[in-house]
Amino acid sequence: MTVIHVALDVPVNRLFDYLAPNADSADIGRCVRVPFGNRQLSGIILSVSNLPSVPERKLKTAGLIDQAIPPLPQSLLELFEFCSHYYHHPIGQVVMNGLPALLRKPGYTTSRIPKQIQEWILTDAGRIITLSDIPARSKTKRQLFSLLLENGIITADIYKAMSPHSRKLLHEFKDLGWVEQRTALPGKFAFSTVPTLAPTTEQAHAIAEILARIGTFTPWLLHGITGSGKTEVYLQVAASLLAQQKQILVLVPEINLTPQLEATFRKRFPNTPLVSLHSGLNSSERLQGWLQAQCGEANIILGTRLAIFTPMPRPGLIIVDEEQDHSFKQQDGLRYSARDLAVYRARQANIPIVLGSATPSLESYHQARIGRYRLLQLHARAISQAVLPAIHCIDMRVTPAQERLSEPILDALRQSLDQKQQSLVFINRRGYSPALLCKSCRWIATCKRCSSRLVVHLRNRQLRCHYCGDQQPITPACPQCGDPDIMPFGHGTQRIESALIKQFPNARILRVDRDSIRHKTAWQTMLDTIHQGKVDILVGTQLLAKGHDFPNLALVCVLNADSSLYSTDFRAEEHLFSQLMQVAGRAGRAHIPGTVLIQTEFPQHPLYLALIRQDYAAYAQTQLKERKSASFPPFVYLAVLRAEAPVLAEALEFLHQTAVIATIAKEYAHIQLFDPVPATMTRLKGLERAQLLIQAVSRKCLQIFLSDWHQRITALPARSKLRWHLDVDPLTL
DNA sequence: TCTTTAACCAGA
DNA sequence: CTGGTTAAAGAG
Repeated sequence: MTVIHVALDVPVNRLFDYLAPNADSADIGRCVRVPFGNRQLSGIILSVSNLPSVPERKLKTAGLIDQAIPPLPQSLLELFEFCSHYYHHPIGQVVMNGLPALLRKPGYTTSRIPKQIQEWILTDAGRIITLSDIPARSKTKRQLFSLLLENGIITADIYKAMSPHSRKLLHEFKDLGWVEQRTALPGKFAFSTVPTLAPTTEQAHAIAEILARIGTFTPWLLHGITGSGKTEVYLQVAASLLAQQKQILVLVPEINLTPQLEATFRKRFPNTPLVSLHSGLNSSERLQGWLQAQCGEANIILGTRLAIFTPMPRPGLIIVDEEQDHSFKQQDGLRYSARDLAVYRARQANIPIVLGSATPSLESYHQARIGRYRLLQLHARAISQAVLPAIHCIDMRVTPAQERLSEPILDALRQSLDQKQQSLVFINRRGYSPALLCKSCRWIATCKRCSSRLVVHLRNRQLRCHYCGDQQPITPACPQCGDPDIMPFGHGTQRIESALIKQFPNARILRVDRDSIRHKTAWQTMLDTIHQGKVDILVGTQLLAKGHDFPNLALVCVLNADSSLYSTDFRAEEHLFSQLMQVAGRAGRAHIPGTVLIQTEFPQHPLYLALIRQDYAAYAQTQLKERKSASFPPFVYLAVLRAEAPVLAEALEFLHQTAVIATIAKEYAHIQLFDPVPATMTRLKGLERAQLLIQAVSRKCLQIFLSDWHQRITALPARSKLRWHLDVDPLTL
């Protein structure tokens, strides 16, 4: 009797056994279709044996085993198992979370996988065409073709990000014989790279160091200030491994960053098959890319956190760019950290991993200081003429301001305008104003379902909750006292935008935040507008801070940095420092000296003093000292048990009960449990939430305790309307 | 999670 | 007795 043990997408942490007379160990890692209850599911075979774990009569017979797709490699299955244990998440859901959605659909086989046209290549005939052959008024057409001329190739996600019409335009080019479609990528490729500028001494050193330890598990922390050319290090190390036909995995924090990085890699390695994987792809594109990685056709895999689960037969290098970014941690379902899993995978595959950042997470920096990671530093900007921006604080206790804009900032903006240079006004708050206030009775508009204030959006005269997305029209009068004198209170991007328009009526001002780039192609269009120099003043949120080069940007103004200075979250300061370093790094990248002005009420705060000196190391050291004395990560290990229920008391009561059963769990003596407390945002989407913090001196203690405790909590009688989850290594408390 | 089944209650 | 809602149990 042959029994297969199958991982299924159900929230129970166990495998399900099926009879499969023809299966053998070669089927481990294959996709199988099985009956489950009265429905059909597809799952992954994790093992094959002749010992069912339930009485034989309960066994059903498995359906078709998909032979068309090669089985998942053992290493990936191990990663899934590790994930399930470490994050205390059902194995089946871990496995299914890591696979493209189409593979989860029952009965889906490669025979039905659409052979999608992915790439368009410039033909010899196209190469002799110049932009002047295209009418000037066909803007997108020109844009598209100039990209083709530059790179010789254009891929689906790049042209799709550009304009919805680009597909049609590419077909026009094809009819003219300028481009060809490429359906499948070649299995073997002739490696080549285009000539590059010589690396700086520091870059060369970093590259040599990494290359010297290729083929062994070596975690590198590449600490390079903004503009120091970390990407060049990635590229040159990658070049060496690609030449050996190895696969490279590159993780970036956000989808927005993939097109730019993809273009960079394409340009450097024109013949190397590359796929990008992120949640912005449709399901067949995602499957296509995943399959190319899994069968070894794609040699560069570039993506967001989900790409960490991509099977690779010949892994050679993993790169995690902006490793400190919180986006690498999934905030729901399987709460994994792609950065941490990347280190696991590198160890497993015995290959180097490069964690890159201008402001490394304190966790990684600490690892480097104690010698577990190797530290590489880039202190100088890669373009020799480029100097670091000068950073100044403006003391808002003594400086007058109108509409949150102080005189020095208005002066600097004016000057920048005169010199025809771009400026960036950074305010990390969307909307017109973060609150609506009644002047006579002090009533403030709050969300019905969340403990949050409603944000005023003047454009469509709406009040919006930024936590649950709920919208309602602005009330004409105070609902509490009837006074019509209700006022927007505080400043968001939209309000600053209108204030700037008033101040600088002739300036071209562009607002960039999640509201303004809601439409699919808006982001790319805005980037182009900025690059073409058609913008004088940019107003925006952190979207603008991340990883984009604005060559003509000379001035950065930060308006409301203080808000997270004295936060209850012990990571808020680290986050602010990193964010300000990033946004400051936007100024003066190429040949223009940059200026950064920060409005603050606390100009003497150590964070700003360190920021002015742009001294990450010193700041990190003092932060680490504080973390150590306060017993915070990276010196202790944390987990959070969160519960949500219609009323707070129920959630708290549940957590109290789990605390009681914790005392009989294994390793309890080495664990510290804190009192259950209401969550920072207590009400969210109509539910009230509480949490319980667990602290341990070692990962091992924490894990032993959590496994035991988690089981006990699961065994507790279920309560209706109460949901709970464990978050291991949480980033926000 | 999804689905089935049992349990409960109101109303006729 | 019926219809409807709700809670608990089980899935191989």
